[in-house]
Amino acid sequence: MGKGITSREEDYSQWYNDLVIKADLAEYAAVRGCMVIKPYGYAIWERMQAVLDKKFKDTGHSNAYFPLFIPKSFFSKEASHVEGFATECAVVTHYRLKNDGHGNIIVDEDAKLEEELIVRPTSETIIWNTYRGWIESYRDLPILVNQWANVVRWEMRTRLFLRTTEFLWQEGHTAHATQEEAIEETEKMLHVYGDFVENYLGVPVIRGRKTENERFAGAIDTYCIEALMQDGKALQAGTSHFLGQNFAKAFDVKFTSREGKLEHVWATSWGVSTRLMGALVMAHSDDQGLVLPPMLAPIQVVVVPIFKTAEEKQAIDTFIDALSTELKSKNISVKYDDRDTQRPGFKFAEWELKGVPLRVAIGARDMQNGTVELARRDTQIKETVEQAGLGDRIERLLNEIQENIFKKALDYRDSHITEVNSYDEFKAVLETKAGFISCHWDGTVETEKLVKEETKATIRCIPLDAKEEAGICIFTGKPSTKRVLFAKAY
RNA sequence: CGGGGUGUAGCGUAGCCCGGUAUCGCGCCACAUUUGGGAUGUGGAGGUCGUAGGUUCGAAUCCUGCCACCCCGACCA
Repeated sequence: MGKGITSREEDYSQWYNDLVIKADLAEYAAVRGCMVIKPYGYAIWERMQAVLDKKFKDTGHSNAYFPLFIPKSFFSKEASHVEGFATECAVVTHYRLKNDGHGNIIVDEDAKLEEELIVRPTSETIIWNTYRGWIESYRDLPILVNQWANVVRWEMRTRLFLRTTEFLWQEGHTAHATQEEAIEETEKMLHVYGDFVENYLGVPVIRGRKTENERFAGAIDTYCIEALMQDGKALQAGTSHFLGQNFAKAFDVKFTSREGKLEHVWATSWGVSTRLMGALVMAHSDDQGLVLPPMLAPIQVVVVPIFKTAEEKQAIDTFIDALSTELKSKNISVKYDDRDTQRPGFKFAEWELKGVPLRVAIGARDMQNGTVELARRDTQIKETVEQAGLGDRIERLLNEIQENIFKKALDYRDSHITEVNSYDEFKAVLETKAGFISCHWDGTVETEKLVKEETKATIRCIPLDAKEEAGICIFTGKPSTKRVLFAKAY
């Protein structure tokens, strides 16, 4: 274990990388751009999975699983979809290796596949090809299916959690009889994501819609939640797409309606990924390490005993046993770190690095006084408190920490939404302050692209709650009816 | 995929120009003293110098190919 991590001021990317590795969340694998998610990091992902999975089921969805490999021909069926993913696909061309006679293992050219298989970058095509066989009548609809899976996108540049070649996610794929119902589903799932990220990750998000330029390949409309990281860059934390009848038409999925007419099915898809882990790290952490919201922390309370003799240790053990039992009955996860191989100071630093929300330190002095020392990770404040009523106090504190972490991120986010009314102002804010910039835009792809070329900033979203307001586009001076949010993004 | 850079112990590095079998710190192991904020001392272990080839009596060092990673750009969740 190293000592501390790079300061955020020095180099944000380096700081982030150090943090992910030193906090024991993940590391790069021996495969280009892929990562190993280590047990501690995976435990957090599992917590996210558990909460999301329940939310999906509560909204009527079921889990299913579809193949990793997708025949190449499926891809070309939806024109804009292929175009969006063509440049980042891993392709399987052979199915066998052989020994070349000189001790080298080579690809057996005789085992060339007739049709190449694409390792899924997303599953719309294979799922809609399957749905064709599942749907005949309006009575078969809606289909509300979610899949937990890994996908591969061969990006040029990778970043732990934010953009790895292979990543874990869930993808929901639903089929509906009407456009209204599909749009309703798209919006419903966006709000499931928004609530989840705010209430569990403690990261405030802006719910909005993507512009045509930033839309998912194959979607009619893309809804998104956008978060702000501590370096002032935006991060797309989740998306929910209204796919219209695009995939139904591409895969010939029709149903007979109540009125006896043959119609194409309406579709949605929505997903969040291990990228959320990156959001969690970049939204809350400090130079001492990770700061985990209690709702997702694998260890919510760590107890560090401080003792010299076996008798002292014995007394502490007895006390902590009772405390652990009480906390567990409150569904609070406790780790009693009574390793005798590390000293207390080391343990303090280590658990801080790993983001444990609350630490209890207890020594012979405390046992005499009937106290313990409580240290909050979020504020770094330590206080000595009575042992009596400790369980209830911890429970209250965890809730308070969860709220405080969210509030701190919210304050930061809100103070980094800047309204501007001219292009000069726009560029100045990007340079000096970053964050979201709220301004008028003429609604054209051309303008968005020109702004991106000049400033690297893109339209993160058109907020759902944007109010109608007459204005002029900061770039072209053409009329506009509402403000959009620009930012540099990950 | 374009431009730049770097590969030496688990991590961070010196050595490379000027060729002679690898330096230092952290970490690791043992023992002792320690234990309320990342302990100290003594001793010890750990290396295909990214990889393949070439030059040479001899290569971490010189030459060539390849690979990986990092940064910037383009691409993107």
